Amino acid sequence: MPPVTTDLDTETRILEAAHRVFVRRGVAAARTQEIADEAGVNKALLHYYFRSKQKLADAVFVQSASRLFPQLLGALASDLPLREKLQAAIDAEIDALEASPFLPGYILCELRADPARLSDLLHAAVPVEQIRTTVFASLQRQIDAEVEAGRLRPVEPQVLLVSLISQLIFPHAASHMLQLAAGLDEDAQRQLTEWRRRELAGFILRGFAP
Amino acid sequence: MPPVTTDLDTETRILEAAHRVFVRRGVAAARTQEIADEAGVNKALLHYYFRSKQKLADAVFVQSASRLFPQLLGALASDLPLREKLQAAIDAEIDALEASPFLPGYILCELRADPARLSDLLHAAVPVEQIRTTVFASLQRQIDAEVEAGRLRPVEPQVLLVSLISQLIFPHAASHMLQLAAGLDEDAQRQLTEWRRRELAGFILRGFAP
DNA sequence: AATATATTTAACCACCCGGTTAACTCAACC
DNA sequence: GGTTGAGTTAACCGGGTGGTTAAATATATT
Repeated sequence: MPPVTTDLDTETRILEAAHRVFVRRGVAAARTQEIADEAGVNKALLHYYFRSKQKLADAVFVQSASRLFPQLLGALASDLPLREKLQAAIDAEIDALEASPFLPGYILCELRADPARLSDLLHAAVPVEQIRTTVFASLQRQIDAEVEAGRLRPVEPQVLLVSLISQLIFPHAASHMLQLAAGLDEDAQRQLTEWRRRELAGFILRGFAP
Repeated sequence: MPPVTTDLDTETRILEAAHRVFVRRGVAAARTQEIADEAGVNKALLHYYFRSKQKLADAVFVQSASRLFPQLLGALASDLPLREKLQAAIDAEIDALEASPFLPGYILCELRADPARLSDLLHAAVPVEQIRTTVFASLQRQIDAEVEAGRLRPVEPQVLLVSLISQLIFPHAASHMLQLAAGLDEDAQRQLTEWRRRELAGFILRGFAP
C-alpha cells in the first residue's frame, strides 16, 4: 500500500494557498495558476486533489465559515448570564477575527455572488439551524427576565443580535470602506477594536435599557 | 453637428445595464456579453462608449459610491442638534438603501478586490476628505457640549460614527449572511429596518450616556 | 442633395484560463 | 528485482472573453 494517511501535506498546502488567494482576490478573480504557484505545485495537482476550481472554492468556503460562525454562536448558546454572555461572544469573535481579519469580507462577498449554493454548502457542514434556535430561545428567556426586573426594555432577540453582530463584524468586513469614508488608518481601527472589547457589551445593554 | 446633448439614451442604458449586472455578479464574474444583452445593444458599443470593461466598472463604481456616501456624510455635516442630526443621517441612509439595497454589498466587495485603485477613483469624484473633516469637527463640538451637560460620556467621534454606520449599512450589505446565520427572512429584515428608523438614534445616545 | 460626423452592427481574433492527458517518480510490498 | 499505485509534472487543448475592425446606418449641417 502506498502512503495512505501520510501526506496530508500537499493537500493542506494547496488548501491553504487557495485560502490565501481566494481571500485576496475573490473566487471569480482568482487564477488557478496563482494558487498552484503559491502552493509550490503544478496546476494539475489542484485537479488531482480537488476536482475543479469550484470544488476547491467550496472546500475553502466551508472551512472559512466554520471558523467564523461557531465561536460566536457557541458563546451565545451558552448559559452564562446576559452580560457575561455578550462579553464572551465579543471576546470570542474578536479573537477569531484577529486571527483572520479578512474572513468576513471574503464570506460576505462569496455569499453575495451565489447565496443559494453556499447556503446549502454551509448547512451540510454545520448544524446552523439547531444552534440558532438554541441561541434565540436562551436569549429570549434572558431578555424576558431582564425586562421583568426593569433593567431592559422589551426587545426581540433578533434586534439585539443584529446590533451586536453588525458592530462586531462590519468594522472588519468594511475596513477598506471605513478607511475610505471615515479616514480610519490601521491604528485607529485597532483602537476601535479595543473599545469594542471593553465597552461594547455595556454600550448595548445601556442602549436597550428602559 | 450630430446629436450632441441628445441621446444620453444609449450611454445611460449601457451604464444602467452594467450597474445591474455588476451588482448582481460582481465585476470579475460579470460578462460583457450579458451587459450588452441587458442593454439591448451590441457588445462593441460598450467599447465605443467606455473604452474597456475596466473603465465601465470604474464609471459604475463612482456612480454607485457617490449615491451611497454623500447623503450620509451630508446629513452628518449639517448643523442640526445631535439627536436630530443622527436621525437625519439615519433617515437619509435608509432611504438611499431602500432605493438600492444591494449597493453596499457591491461597493464593499469591489473595494476589497482593489482598495487602492478605487480609493483614488472616488477621491477624484467626491471631496471625501473635506466633507469628512467638517463632519468630525462638528460632531466633536456637539459631543463636547453634551459631555459638559452630563448627557454623554466622553467618546471619540469615530467611535460613534462607526457604531452608527455599522448598524446602518451592515444589515443591508450582509442580508444574505444574516439570513444564513440568524435565519432572518425578508420580512424580518424589513421589520429591523423599521426598528432602526424609529429607535437607532435613541439607542446610540443611550449607549453613550454616562 | 451632398457631406460630415455620430451610432450601431456583424464578424473576427488573440489570448487567457480551467481542465485533461500521458508520461515519469518513488515508495511499499511480493 | 519486478509490480503496483499514489503523487507529481510538462505539455497541450478547446472554449470563452475582452477587445478590434471595417462596413452600414442614422442624423444634423450646408
